[in-house]
Amino acid sequence: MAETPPNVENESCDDLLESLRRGRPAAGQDPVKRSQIIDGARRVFIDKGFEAASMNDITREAGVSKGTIYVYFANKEELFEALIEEERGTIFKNMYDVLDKSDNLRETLVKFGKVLALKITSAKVIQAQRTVIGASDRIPDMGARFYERGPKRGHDKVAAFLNAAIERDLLRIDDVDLAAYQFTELCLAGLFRQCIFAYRTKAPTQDEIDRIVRSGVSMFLKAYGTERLVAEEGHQTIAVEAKP
Amino acid sequence: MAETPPNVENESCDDLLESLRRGRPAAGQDPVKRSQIIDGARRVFIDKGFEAASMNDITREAGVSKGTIYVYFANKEELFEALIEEERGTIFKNMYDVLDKSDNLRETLVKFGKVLALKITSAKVIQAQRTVIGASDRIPDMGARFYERGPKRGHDKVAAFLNAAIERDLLRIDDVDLAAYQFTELCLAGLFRQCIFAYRTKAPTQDEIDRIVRSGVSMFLKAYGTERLVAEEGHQTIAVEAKP
Amino acid sequence: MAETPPNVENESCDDLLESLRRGRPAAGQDPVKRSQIIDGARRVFIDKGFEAASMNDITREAGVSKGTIYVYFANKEELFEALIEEERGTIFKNMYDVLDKSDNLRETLVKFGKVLALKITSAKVIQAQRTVIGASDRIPDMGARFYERGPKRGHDKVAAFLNAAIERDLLRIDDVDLAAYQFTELCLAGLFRQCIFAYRTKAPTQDEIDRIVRSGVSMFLKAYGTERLVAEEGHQTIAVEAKP
Amino acid sequence: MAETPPNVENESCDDLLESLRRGRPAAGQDPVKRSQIIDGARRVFIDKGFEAASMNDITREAGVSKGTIYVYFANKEELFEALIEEERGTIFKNMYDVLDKSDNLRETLVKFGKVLALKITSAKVIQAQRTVIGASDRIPDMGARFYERGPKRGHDKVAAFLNAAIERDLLRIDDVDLAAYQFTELCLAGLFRQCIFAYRTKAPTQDEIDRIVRSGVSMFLKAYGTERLVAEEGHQTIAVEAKP
DNA sequence: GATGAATGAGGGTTCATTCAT
DNA sequence: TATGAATGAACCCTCATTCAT
Repeated sequence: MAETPPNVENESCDDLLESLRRGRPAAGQDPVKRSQIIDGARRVFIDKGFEAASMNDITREAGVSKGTIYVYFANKEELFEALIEEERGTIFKNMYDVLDKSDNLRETLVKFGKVLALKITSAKVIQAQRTVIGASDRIPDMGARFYERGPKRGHDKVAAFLNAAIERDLLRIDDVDLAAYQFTELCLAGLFRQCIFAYRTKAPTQDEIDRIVRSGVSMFLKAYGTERLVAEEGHQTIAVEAKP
Repeated sequence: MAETPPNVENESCDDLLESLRRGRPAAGQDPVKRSQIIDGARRVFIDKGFEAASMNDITREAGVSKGTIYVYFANKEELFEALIEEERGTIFKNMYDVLDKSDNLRETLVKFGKVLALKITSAKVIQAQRTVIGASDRIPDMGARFYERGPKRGHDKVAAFLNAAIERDLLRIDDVDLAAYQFTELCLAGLFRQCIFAYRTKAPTQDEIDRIVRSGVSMFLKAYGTERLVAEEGHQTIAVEAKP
Repeated sequence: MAETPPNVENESCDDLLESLRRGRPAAGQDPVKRSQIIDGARRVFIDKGFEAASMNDITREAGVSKGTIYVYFANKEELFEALIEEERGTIFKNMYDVLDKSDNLRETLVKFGKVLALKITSAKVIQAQRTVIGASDRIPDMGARFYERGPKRGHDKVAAFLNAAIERDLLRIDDVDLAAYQFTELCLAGLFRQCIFAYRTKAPTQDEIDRIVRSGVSMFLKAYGTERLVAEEGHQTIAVEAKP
Repeated sequence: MAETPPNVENESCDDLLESLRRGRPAAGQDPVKRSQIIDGARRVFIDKGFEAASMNDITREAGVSKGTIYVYFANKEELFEALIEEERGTIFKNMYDVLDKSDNLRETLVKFGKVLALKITSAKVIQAQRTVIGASDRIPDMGARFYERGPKRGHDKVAAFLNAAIERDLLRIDDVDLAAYQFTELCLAGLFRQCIFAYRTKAPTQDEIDRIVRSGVSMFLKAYGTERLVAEEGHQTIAVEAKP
């Protein structure tokens, strides 16, 4: 019945060893085959969207038989959901690492903003998001789950980061939750909607993102930065300006 | 075939009278029937998305025969495009009126921001946008056209408004285009993505929007407002605060 | 009920006068409109074949409304039959005139054979025949009726002509009916099947037909010619050869 | 897709065994199922013609599902072509064997002529030819291909046979190609057109064919036979007449 | 357990025919 | 009477799913 094994990523290694040790894995339990199927599905779904993708295409792309797919996934929708689950993981993986270094505040925000904008607007990710959005009506909760475990989690990390800065008296923010949203939006100013509606057919350039993010961070810090932040940045700036 | 008569909205009334006066309207020209079809199509497309919607569903929902639909619209795509065209018109109609009144700057921005957020995040409009986004892969340019004639046009109006404020020495902005995007995004902070991914299943409340927009406008003006704006607002604030 | 008026050609003149005298003709009785419809139908049916021709095409080509066609002809098949009836008339009209001149036998046969081959293999006529043949299964008796009133009638005329020549002691034939078929076939040697199967995409040239017909007539006369014919032709030949 | 395996007839037996030996045959490769489909298609196409035949009819008649047909044949046209290919093979198979025996010339021609007339005018073959002719407009080259690989090939064999007789000084022919056509036509005198137009609803009797063919061969030999042929036949005739 | 040939409901679209105007 | 907008059955074809092998 194509049960999705919980914690696929962590278990897959063990399962692999297991399967080598004990011989053939149980039906729908071989993580290698599961990956193989999802990889094929990824190429097809991302390329064609949910409806236009055919199980035959996926069969071909994955190099497994139709029947096997149906052992691992109950139907097209479940396969798609599993894929999205994986994609979500891949997209948002490591995206927030940069927030863990307690560097200079402005530069940390800029670095993070650039990574965020770059990822979210990359062709691959936009495609995936479009597919999820388009399928949201047909597959209840799928969009919600995607958001919850992707963007929402990122949002929480940003909020935590802001709280840390507040602790250090670098920021003064009434509504941290809102501020976190504002920061994210400023980093994507105009880009997300342009990309998702295919008004932009190409991902934005590094320069463009840099310009947008720097402007957004400036605005953000002008609004929420404390005197201490200004003072610290003043030193740095002086130092930097004093260099030559 | 199935040409969209220009100014459908304005003409439909006359045409209706006309059809009562002169008898049956020409094939594919009856605005009443056209509306009937589009209304049926709206329910089905919005509910299921482009691919999953079947012409049979639409036939049933619209209460007309299959053949009739194909007299009015050459095929499924054209019907969908016509629907989206209408939706776009409805969504963005009058949205920018508030920008024409050269009121107090802050309040104008707040008023506009609230209208914008309210519209864009309304259940109906979110549904429509989801449908467009989902169909963007299959119908090249349709998403782009939607964006261009909807959000893009709004963006241009915002930019023009900002330019006017710059003229009046109320704002000082390097990159007006970017600033316009920033303003829009701040008004929607977090809302658009939450809605479009169906993480939020209900439209935000008036209060929530008010809070978000006011915060966004504050940040925007703190970043781009001139001394003159501060001075003018100071007077007002004093006046207001002096009231009681 | 779309009754085909008998003797359309002869009556049409009277009907026309009638309609001018008495005003509008009865439903389905106006021969002008009938011709108009058939003319449109001819262009469409010959061009596309029975199945591929649409009543809309015919409507457009004929310049009359759908309803009107259905007043004159009960359905597509009847319209087609009526057209074929007319075509048959046109194709075989005057084809046999040359047999009425009691000229030199050989030359009469050659002349007739050439007219016959020319007509039967002309692109237009081949198309019509193909359409009739293709529709024969769907419309019982139509092919038979076409043959009966077309080729069969011609065959009878040829047989009559041969009988006349027998009377004049120019031919000696056991089975005149068979001889008439043989003559016809010899004139079309290879052409009919090549054309009807679209192996030949162009009608044969005059020269080709001339060669085939002369050879066929020679064979025919060698088989059925009497001594008297030989004698008479000898004189002529001598006369001709003696000329220079 | 749906490639016609070469030598279907010869291989089908092996394939059948193969499929019994090795289990299920590959998709679109099972010759039994292929035959089953073509047999159903034959009944429907021959009965209704190309256009009027529906894939549903064929599905029902063949006793296979719609999808299966489309595994074996890419579309309606390809199925039809495959059928015609088979029919052509069946019709013309062995038809020319009699020409290989260098018997008495006249009797060989008579025997062959009778086989030819019998085959070409048999109900089954006439039906098939009608179907091909009717479809010739919609499927370019199909009629041509049928003619080329059927009647044309036969024509070439006849021409070759005549050339052999010329070598043996039994015939004297200027234009062998034309003579071959003449011979064929004489054997079918009147029959082909009568049958193809459904004027004759039944195939001609053996007697009728015998009469027609003998008459045609006589005419043919009277036209093209040499003195040597006459002499040889004289002996035979004397021998025969001397019998009693 | 894995396979992929077979299924058949349902897809978008066409068009002969009807009937209100 | 003549019209042509509307109908809806039927068209060819696709593809998610099943199940015999």
